[in-house]
Amino acid sequence: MKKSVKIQDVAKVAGVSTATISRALSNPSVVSKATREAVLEAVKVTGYRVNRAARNLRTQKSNAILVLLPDIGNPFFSQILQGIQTVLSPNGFSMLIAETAQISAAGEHLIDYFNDGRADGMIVFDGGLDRDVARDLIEAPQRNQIVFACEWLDNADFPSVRSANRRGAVEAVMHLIGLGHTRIAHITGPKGNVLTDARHESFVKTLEENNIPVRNEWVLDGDFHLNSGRVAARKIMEMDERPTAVFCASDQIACALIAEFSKCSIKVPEDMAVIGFDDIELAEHFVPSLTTMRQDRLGLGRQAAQILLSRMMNDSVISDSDVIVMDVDLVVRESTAPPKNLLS
Amino acid sequence: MKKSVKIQDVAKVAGVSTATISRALSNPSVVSKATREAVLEAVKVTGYRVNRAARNLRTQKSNAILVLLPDIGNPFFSQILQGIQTVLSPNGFSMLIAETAQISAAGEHLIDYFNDGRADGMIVFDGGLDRDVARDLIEAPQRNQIVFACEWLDNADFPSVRSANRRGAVEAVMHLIGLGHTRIAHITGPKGNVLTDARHESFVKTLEENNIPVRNEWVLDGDFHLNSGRVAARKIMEMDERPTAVFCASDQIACALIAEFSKCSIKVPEDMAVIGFDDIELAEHFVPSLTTMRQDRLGLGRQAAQILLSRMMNDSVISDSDVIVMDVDLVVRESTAPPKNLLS
DNA sequence: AATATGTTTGTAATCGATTACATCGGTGAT
DNA sequence: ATCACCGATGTAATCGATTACAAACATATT
Repeated sequence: MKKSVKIQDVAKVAGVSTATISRALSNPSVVSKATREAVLEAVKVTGYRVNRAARNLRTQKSNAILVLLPDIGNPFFSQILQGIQTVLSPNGFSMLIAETAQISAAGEHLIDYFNDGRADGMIVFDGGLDRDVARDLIEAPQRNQIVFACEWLDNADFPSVRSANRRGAVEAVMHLIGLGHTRIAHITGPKGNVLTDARHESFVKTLEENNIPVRNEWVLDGDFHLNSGRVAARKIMEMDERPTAVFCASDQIACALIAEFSKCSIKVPEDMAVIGFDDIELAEHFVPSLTTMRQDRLGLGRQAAQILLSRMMNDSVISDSDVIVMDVDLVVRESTAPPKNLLS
Repeated sequence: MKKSVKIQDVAKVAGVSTATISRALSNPSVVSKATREAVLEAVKVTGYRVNRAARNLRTQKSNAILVLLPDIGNPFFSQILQGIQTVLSPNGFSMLIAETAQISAAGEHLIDYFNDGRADGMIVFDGGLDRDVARDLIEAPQRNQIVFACEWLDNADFPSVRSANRRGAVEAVMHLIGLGHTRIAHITGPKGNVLTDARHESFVKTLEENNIPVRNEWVLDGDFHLNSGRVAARKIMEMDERPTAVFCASDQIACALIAEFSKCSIKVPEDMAVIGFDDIELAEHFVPSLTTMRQDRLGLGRQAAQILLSRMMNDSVISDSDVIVMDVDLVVRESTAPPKNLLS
């Protein structure tokens, strides 16, 4: 039940002052070789570890990064978090996770995390922040210790990392068109979401550019989640005139859509081509395996963390805000094929 | 660019001492109604928020819980994290996330998080901790601020929350036997994992109890992940004598297994019944939808957090360690059916 | 009236590091 | 010999809260 070792104890053992201990550990070059070694020895003997709470208070830093998610339960974020972690951990930062809704429910303000001393950086995955929460961030002195990822704020120029949503959507639709489809439906993400808009707009634009009329009844509301795919599938099956291909705003939607179709023996891809977005791990192992636009989630998380850290290092530079757009790749698998009429 | 408000400033505004401010906020009952209101007013006027770093140092608490995962990237944990969060957040705790491998890679010790002042509680999802890491925990003075979840340490009696793995495995196998299967294979989890052992042993036991010989070549190594399901499927397809049913240690294994089977037109469930474990969200939307053992991941996370918090409250009570075993439910869907020979 | 008791508040120590400033010895220039 | 300068180290202030202890006052008890 030995009580914890403090810097005082180490100082006593090494026969120097606490200041020297601190310097030897955090800024080794300023102490002489002899004392440095003596200190390191004393640290080893005593088993000393710096108390972060004390350091945090004195240095006004926490060495923690807050990751703000719209929905912790969404497995889409798992790999992204992993990417973030692989960058933060070697740099000595801890990862704090919170959910937008929980924070406001607890009566907290996002920006408190900074003033609090709980976090000294933030990666935000929620582009749908309340107007005043967003304003708080924009006006915060810690403005350049914030990075947006996946989603972004439309009216603010925070640095951000995102996938090439527009290009991805164009490619996805072009893939369907290239196969010969002209009757193409789209299941969107949740209303008001920046990703939803980007993908939807690109869908419309691409059809128009290819002189394919956009039929509004073939644009169905979704929310990225499984169930919205099932619902959409039912609506499509009730239609008198059905599309021959569907571009889904997420793989989850696509999977549920296919599952529901297959219950009513609408075969994918023969009767209906389906393309998703994300390339979740399961996409490759779905039946049929899913054609989709791959987002590099691990890389995206890594990038976000890296930008954040580098911005935090040279904090003088309120540089021109970087927007990194990550490539997305079309992964062609079994769920897409030419429409039937072309095959005959 | 106003600098942050300190307790001193509030004291000045309210016309009382800092001690009174502190008391009015953290222990309102000891100050008079009049001053309490004055303080609250002053807090509102100044926009004061306590500085956590300072509080943490003084109180030797962090109000943060470390969640230790074996693999952040595994989507299996998403909902569990959400469950944890829904309990922690309303109780004023932050959630810190780390990965076992990262911590040792960074040269840190798990137990430092306590001594550091970084966390004052821990939920550990890794039952495969290194021998000395485990010993550190067992011998730690913070012994009763640790809860294990999902997995557990075999040789220590930490409180823990887990699913009924043995009962679940028995039920799963019984379901197959009940359908008439006697040629049953098992794809295991990773070697040395407590869950792997629990499920495997129950598999063997259940077969024996039903006088079905256990064939070792039908027990295939997996690791809970998708790819191991694919690999297992290939091995099974190469067999001269194939099983008619497979019990998979995870839904991911089951999905990949089915996908690979279907490529070689082995039909599930007609040619091969497959049952998984977990009931991941996609299980219901797989083709065919997956029969599986449901684990209540949200509830499991919630329980773990709740036990931890209640233990941390009355820290005097180094109570008899609770082991909470959460029910698992058989969810029968399309991927299981009687073997062919019985149908004829 | 004197004393005990309880309530409310203030003063100052405290948590454990970091770091501004002071000190000291040594080196080289004048 | 004197001075300036530099590197290494020590002393003590500091970060911003919480809280032990003391003080002041009110109320109840004898």
